[in-house]
Amino acid sequence: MLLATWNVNSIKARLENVLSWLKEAGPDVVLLQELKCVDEAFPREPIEDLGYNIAVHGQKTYNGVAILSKFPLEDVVTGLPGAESQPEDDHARYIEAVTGGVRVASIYLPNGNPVPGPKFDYKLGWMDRLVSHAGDLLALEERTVLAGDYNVCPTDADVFDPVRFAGDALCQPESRARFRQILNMGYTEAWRAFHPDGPQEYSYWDYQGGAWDQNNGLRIDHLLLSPQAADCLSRCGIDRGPRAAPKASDHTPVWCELAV
DNA sequence: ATGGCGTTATGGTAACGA
Repeated sequence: MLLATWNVNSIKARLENVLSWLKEAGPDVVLLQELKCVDEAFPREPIEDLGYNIAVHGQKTYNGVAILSKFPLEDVVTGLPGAESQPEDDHARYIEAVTGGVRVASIYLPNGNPVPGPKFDYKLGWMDRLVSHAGDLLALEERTVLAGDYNVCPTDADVFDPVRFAGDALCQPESRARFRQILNMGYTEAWRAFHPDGPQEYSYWDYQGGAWDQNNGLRIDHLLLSPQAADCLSRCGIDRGPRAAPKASDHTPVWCELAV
């Protein structure tokens, strides 16, 4: 099973880019973030025509997540569990389903800037809920992949200029500690598992300041695997191709292969 | 330090992103 995550920065603006990458890379399961459209506006037909089933959790203007799969989608959950601890959260940032023998979640974690402030507090509260839910899922002892735009650079090795980003929400100790909590309970971060000591590789490059041309990037899109999923992990990579295309998203797909 | 982009919702600017 080839499984990918991609923050597309508007599915409507990016439809041609997404369709051409689906045809070229042929992933079985794709976790999308930042759809920026309501469920009814999601361009289902052209994607279904490529053989995908679709589950969408959309929202007007901002956020929005989806799961595409060549396998049937079952047990779809929209919204991150634990909302009672964060009743102000009305963002579409989480969708989960079981497909092809794997439980998958598409995650669009809050950015959290500026620090400090209510947006950073929201990020940390949301991460606390994610940690809790990741623990609940771990107890199921299933193959589980929690993937998406985590808006966290796990270490300074994931930042082109750590000094410049020292005050950014993506690099705060509190953000990194919560990300590590998920790893410490037993999840494997797929890309880092294959590259424990580098090289530096990124999944996001700002539109501004020639960031792509200068490779001024961040690695913030991650695939976190339960032990049962990690047992099957055979390959992982970052596909820079889509970032170089015309009208590109500022993120590029990160993928892994599970031998299931 | 902040925005130099880009998208959306708009009908000239503003919010938001990371």
